[in-house]
Amino acid sequence: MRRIAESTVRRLSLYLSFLEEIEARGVPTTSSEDLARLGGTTSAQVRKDLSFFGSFGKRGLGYSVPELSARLRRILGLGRQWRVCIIGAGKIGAALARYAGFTERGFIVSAVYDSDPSKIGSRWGNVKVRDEASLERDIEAGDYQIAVLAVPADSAQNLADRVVRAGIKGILNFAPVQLTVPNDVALRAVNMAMELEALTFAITNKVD
Amino acid sequence: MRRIAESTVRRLSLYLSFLEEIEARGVPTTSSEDLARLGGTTSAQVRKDLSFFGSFGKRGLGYSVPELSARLRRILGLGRQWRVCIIGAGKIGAALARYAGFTERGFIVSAVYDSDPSKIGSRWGNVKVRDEASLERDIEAGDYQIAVLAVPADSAQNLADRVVRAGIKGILNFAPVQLTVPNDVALRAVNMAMELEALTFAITNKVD
DNA sequence: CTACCTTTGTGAACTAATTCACAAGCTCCC
DNA sequence: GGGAGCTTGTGAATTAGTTCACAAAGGTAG
Repeated sequence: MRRIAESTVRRLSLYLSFLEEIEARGVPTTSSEDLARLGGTTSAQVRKDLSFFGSFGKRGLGYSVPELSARLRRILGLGRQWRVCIIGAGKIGAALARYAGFTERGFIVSAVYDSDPSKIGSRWGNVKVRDEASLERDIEAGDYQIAVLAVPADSAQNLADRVVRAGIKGILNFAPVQLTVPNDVALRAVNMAMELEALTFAITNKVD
Repeated sequence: MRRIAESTVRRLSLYLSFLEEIEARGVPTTSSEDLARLGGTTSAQVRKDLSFFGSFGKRGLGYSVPELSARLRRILGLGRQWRVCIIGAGKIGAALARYAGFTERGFIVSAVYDSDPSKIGSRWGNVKVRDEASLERDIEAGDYQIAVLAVPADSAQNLADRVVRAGIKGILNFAPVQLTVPNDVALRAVNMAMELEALTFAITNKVD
C-alpha cells in the first residue's frame, strides 16, 4: 500500500469518532460535507482521505454510517482485540490503568508492571501490578502487542529496548524523551511539555 | 511574523530539550548535525527551522548551547511564568495535578476545579481543589492563562466555552472530543484513542 | 597573511499534502 | 424514460514542507 500520511491517519480516527457518535443517534447516512464540518476540515479532504483505501460512498447520496464506520475500524486495525500493558505504576501509570477509554475502544489492559516491591501484587480494579522482571516472559508468551511506557525519562529507553527485544509491536510513550526503536516497531509519543510549549508559542506569537 | 508550521514548533521544543540535556552536562557548543542526530532529522532541517527566527550560530563553529537554549525558550514563550489550572478532579486531573513535569518546565499549577462537593476544599500537595462555579471569577481575576481540560467528553465543550468567555488564552484538552474555540485562543489536544489507533494502523498496515 | 577546514544560512529544487473543479453516478419525480 | 438535483471520486493545480547544494564566514595552523 502507498504510504499514508500521518495527518490522514489522525483524521480517519477523528471521522470514526464522529461516525460512532451519529451512529449512536441512529442517523443512517452522512456526507463528506458533514464529516468535514465536524472535523474542521473540507469535504474534499475527507473524500481524498477515504479514497486512499477505496470507494465507500454512493454518489448523490453520501455514506452509510454503519458501513463506513465498520470500514474505518477495519482500516485502523480495530477489527481485532489488542492487549496492552502499562509499564510504570507511578502517577501516570495509575491514571492510565484506571482510564476507561482503553476498554471502550477495545483495548484490553490487564496488567501494570513496576519494579517497586511494595506495589507488586496489588490490584487496581481489574488490573494487576506485576513484577517488571517478568515483562519479557509475558510479552514472549504473547500476552501483549502494545506497551504503554509511563516511567521516568531516564529508564524509558532501557525499557523500550527490553520490550522490543521481547517482540512488542507498538509502544505508546509518555516519558518526556525521544525514544529510538527499530522501524518495524510502531511508536507514538505523548509529550506534555511539547504540547504546553506549542500552546505558549501560539499565545506568544499570536498572528490574529 | 510568517506563519510557522506546527511541525517546526514541535521540533523546536525537541531541540530545546536536547539543549537542556547537554547544557546540564556542561557541553559549551553544538552543531545542527548534533541536534539532527538526536532529533531524528537532518541538519538542513534544523538550520531551516532556526532560520525562521534569526541567525543564532557561528559558521565553522556551531551554536553556543546556553545562548541557543535561551533563544529557543524565548521563541517558545517560556521567558515568563504561565499559570495553569486543571479542570476536572477525576483520574486524569489527579494525575496531572501531581505531575512534576509542569513545574519543571516553569508552569505553575495551583488549583484543580471540580463540581463535586465531596472533592471541593481538599488539597493534593500544593494544589487546592476549588469549586467549578468560581472558575470564571478566578480566570477573570487573571489567575490563569492556560486551562487543562480533564473532564468527560460531554461536558468538555461547555467548559471550554466558559473558560474562553472568561478570557483564557490557551486550552490543553484531554477529553476525547474535538473542541471548537475562537481562533485567538490556542488549542491543543491529547487524545489517547487517536494515538492508540495510529499505533494499530501502523502495526496492521506495516509496510516493510 | 594565506591556505585549509568546518559549519552556518539560504535560495533553488524537489517532494508531499491540500484544495479545486468537474465528470460520473445515483435518486427522485414528473 | 428523461431531466433536475445531489454528492462522490479523482486528476490537475496549488500550496506547504523538506532536502539539496553551495557561497559566505569563522577558526586554526603554518
